Amino acid sequence: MKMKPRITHRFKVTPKAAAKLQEELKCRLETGRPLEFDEVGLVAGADVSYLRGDERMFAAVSVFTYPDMEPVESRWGSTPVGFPYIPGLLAFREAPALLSVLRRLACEPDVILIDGHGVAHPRGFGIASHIGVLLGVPTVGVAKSVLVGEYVMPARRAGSRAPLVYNGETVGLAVRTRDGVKPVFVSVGNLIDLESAARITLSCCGRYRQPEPIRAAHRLSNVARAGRA
DNA sequence: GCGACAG
DNA sequence: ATCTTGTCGC
Repeated sequence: MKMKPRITHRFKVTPKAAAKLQEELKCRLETGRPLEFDEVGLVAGADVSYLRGDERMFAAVSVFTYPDMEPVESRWGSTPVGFPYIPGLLAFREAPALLSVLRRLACEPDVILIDGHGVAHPRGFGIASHIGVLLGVPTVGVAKSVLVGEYVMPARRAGSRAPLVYNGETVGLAVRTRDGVKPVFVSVGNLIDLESAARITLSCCGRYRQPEPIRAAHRLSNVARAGRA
């Protein structure tokens, strides 16, 4: 039984309509749910890469066993770019490609780590939340930079965190995944709580800043692009 | 109007 | 995201 979107909608819409869709879909969000780590056996990572003058984007997903982090499945695919990059509307650009690849997965990840934000978003509905709602699967947003909110630099040691606050609310955490590296910004996507999101992210990190599943997906999307398939 | 702004 | 050489640090 593969993952199928339980909710579908058009992605080729006006920016105005896109923002409205986010406001509507936000009602289906289920945050604050502790992740049952004992039942997590598969963790996936997802990312997208582009080719300058090409109309296509290359999405990739890599799945690892948890907590052993052994690779079990990878998938990638190219999709025509159908929406421009607009801060706050990233999902309308990349989600179509990611969903296309995710549904071709033979296995069903228990949680998906996505390159981008979850609720740490202007309307509380970033790409990680969007994909999490459409698929009904726990998701976590792991971004390399801030979209909204403020934070104080966390301690230098791996594992240190500092709240990312937006409109007086803690919408995410600046997490130091390795000693001395720049922090990544973790936020809830869907069907998970912030503490679990931070824990799963940290426990998936090897010797690099980004959690292993996302790194693998990032590399795979780059390989796919290089092959221009 | 000005600056900020995931990938 | 992508375009790019050298360069600082472990």
